[in-house]
Amino acid sequence: MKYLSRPEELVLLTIWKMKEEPYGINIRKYITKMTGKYWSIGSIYVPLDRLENKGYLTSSLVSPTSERGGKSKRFYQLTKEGLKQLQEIKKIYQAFWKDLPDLSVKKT
Amino acid sequence: MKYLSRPEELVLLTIWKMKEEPYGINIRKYITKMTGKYWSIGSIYVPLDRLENKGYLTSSLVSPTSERGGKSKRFYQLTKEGLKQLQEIKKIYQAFWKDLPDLSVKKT
DNA sequence: CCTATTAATTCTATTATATAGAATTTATAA
DNA sequence: TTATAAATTCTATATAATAGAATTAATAGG
Repeated sequence: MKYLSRPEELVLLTIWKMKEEPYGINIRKYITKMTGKYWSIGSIYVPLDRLENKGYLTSSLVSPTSERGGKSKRFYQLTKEGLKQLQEIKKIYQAFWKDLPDLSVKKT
Repeated sequence: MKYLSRPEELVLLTIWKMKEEPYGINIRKYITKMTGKYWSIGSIYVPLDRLENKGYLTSSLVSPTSERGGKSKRFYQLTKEGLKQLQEIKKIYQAFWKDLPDLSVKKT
């Protein structure tokens, strides 16, 4: 893709905004809440993976706290490059969406 | 995709904004200018096609004016459904991008 | 201590989309 | 009647979306 795809964009933005622990399950929860749509496990983890491979994210496993058991969480953080991508699509977005005829009215 | 993909978004927005003749070549020209990136022929026409199949666009061939020869242009127009999709991603976009920590500063 | 349960991630397959550019079509000019 | 130009259509390959099963690793309870 020339730019971040939509799922990549949402994942990155979520990590950037997130105050609570930025790991897969939480990210999925947030995106689900915000969009009101179902997001499969894969539809979160696959982009996470790709974004990390591209250098837009880094991650590290955190040692488990003493809640009920479970695998370690993997926390994500944006890299400088990831931020740059967000800036880029923000710029594109603004250029395309500004001066838009009102979307609530059908053009005739 | 749950939402319009990025190329679909740009194509639809371009058609919605365009004052001049909304046909493939012009759409490509506009998107190229706005993004400053190369867009192949296919990267415009393939989404156009798909958007029409999904019912977000309609099109019709226009009878050629007497310029230098060439195949007829196909003019595109947004449908109500296409507009609805734009409204939907606008809503998503706004929700995700508002209250964003400043993108120009690296979070520490 | 060993087993059930839970939380989370990793893996993998399938479908859909992105992207490039060659081929084709159709018109006019010479 | 052929060369040239403008535009679209077609098609192949690479990449991304999406779903969910499998796996891993931790703790609680007997």
